Amino acid sequence: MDKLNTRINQNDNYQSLTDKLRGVGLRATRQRLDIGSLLFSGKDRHVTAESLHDEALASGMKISLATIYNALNQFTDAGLLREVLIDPSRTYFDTNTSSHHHFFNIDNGQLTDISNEEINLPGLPNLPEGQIIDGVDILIRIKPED
Amino acid sequence: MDKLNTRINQNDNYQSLTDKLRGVGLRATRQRLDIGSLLFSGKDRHVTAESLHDEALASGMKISLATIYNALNQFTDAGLLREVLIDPSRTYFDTNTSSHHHFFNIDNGQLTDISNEEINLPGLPNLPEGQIIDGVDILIRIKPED
DNA sequence: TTTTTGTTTAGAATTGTTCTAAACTGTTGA
DNA sequence: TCAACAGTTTAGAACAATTCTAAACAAAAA
Repeated sequence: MDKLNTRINQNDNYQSLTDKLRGVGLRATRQRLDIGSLLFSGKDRHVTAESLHDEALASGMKISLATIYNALNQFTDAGLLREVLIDPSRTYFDTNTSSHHHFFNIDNGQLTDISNEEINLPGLPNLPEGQIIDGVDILIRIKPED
Repeated sequence: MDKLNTRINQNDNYQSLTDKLRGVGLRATRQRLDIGSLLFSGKDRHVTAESLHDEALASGMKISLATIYNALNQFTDAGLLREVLIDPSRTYFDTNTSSHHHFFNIDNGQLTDISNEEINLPGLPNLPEGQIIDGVDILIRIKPED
């Protein structure tokens, strides 16, 4: 398969991504499409700016770390990603934007989703007067037995 | 009340703090006693290194920011404080080390405790094979109505 | 096209936090 | 009581994650 065909196929594959970006008011630039192809290709993912940058470079994409930061923040503002609170020293982004929670394995740093159905939070406490809920984050830190 | 008396009273007040620090294997230095007097004087508190440093300076204490960081980390390692996940850009410490959770007012940054009794988490999800729980963090982000 | 507006980039700047090494202080034991 | 030791504090340097800047560039509109 030659270079031209590869590019055509690539463009085909990027069509739905292009729509997705336009849908939230972002131009479908090559860099955003590249990043999007890593993030939104089926399975849910948890990334940091640095991990995604490494992955992009390893896939032969040409993209700066600043652009990764820009894109992750823009995607988050647009509701395509969600920030997850894990570690005060770096920011994690989750491609699963639905209401759900996380296991964080403190031993190896692995982050796993917990669907809303798997967890019960029936008795929400009384909210302070005049306040409403913006969101709920539950993080269950786990570690190996013994 | 003169300077000497103030100092004597101060020392009296610091006696239980001295015990507390020695109890966890830390020397009762002036700086740790000063910080401790701000943190452990009754009501539960949520601080950052910077907020506590500002407060210490405002109270006329002579203490460097590095020492605040050292002390907060040592107190946390010793179980006298707890880290709270709020904001990936800075670390919050909580003087309430018992199992509990938080409201975070995204409007004004205010953090409020939720006691374990006020919240129900009856149906914990199945843990990954061979893993046990290290801790659970629940953060409820709230904001003003309308 | 051409123009306009938004985007990317390298590198500088900023911010929160930790490190370094020298001065200092609490504690211990004679 | 005090010298000696070990732990502590500090200013400032170093570091790491993130944002900013402003110039080059590319997508969309005209």
